[in-house]
Amino acid sequence: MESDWLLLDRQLCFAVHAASRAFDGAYRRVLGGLGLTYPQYLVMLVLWEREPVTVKELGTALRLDSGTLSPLLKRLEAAGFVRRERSRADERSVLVRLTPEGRRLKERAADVPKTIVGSSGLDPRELAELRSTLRRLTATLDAAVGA
Amino acid sequence: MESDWLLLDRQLCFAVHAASRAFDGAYRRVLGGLGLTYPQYLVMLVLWEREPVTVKELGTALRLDSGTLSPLLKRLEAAGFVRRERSRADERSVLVRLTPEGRRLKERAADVPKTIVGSSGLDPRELAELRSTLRRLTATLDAAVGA
DNA sequence: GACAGATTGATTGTGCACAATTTAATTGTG
DNA sequence: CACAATTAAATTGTGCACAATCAATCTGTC
Repeated sequence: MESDWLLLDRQLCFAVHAASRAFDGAYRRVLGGLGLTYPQYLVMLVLWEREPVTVKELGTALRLDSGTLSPLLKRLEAAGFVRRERSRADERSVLVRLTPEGRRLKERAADVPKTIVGSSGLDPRELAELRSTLRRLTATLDAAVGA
Repeated sequence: MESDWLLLDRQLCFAVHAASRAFDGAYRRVLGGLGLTYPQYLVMLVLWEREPVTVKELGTALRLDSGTLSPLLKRLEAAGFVRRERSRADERSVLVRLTPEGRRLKERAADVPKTIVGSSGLDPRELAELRSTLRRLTATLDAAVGA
């Protein structure tokens, strides 16, 4: 029946949109004390794992373009957490590095994951399943759009 | 082990964020021809179901505040899809109604759900399960934040 | 009827997201 | 070597999201 699709779509797009913003809100609350926004935290997570990275690599890892990353990185730099410099090997690229302050922030953010997972109300199995479904959804949607 | 949480959080917050934006992107592409953005489409879905609604009711249904809805509704009004007027019964409230043009748009948007569900790559059972998990996640996160 | 407190929307300021364009640097090809 | 095509960032413009604040209206209580 056609109306099933309509109803499911209506409910699903509400659900995805609302869940994303609820997630943002939960991180916003936890990260506020660190002086980070949620997207800034995502960038820091990448940098805490490997460094330096180019803006391009950050964009690939986070599925974000330079229009989003450029001003965001400037704010992180203004906050003293990262440094940006042109790559000497390829002058087109900009390398992003942590400052000592940015490295120290990792310790202060250590219990963020536990807090968030805890307030999600889902058990590890559900979280893993959700993650897997969302990944598949993202990949398929991106492929359909031709990204 | 602590690092499991860290890893899961890292992967999950990437996944939720990316999935939300991939979803937005898929709708953006489909809705572009109708002159609607994704959040504007969410508002129209509510109006196509019942009308008139107050800004407050829209906010409750979509989990959005007036800071988001006020300018969005002005754009929908400028596009000729809705009309806004102060409620005579309660002068604090603003009633939002469809214009004939807004009602006609419903027909033109009829195959949007099918298109999106189709390009999601998930079967109806998975979609229903995802929707249910996301709802629970949203409710729990909101409760934890005190919304 | 008057006034304190609550409710509804609008506004302001900051930040994220993306499309489209621009600039600079690199690479490939003749 | 020269030059077209490609690539990496930045910029511009539009729109969404939310916190904080404000103005107008309404409600309950005295």
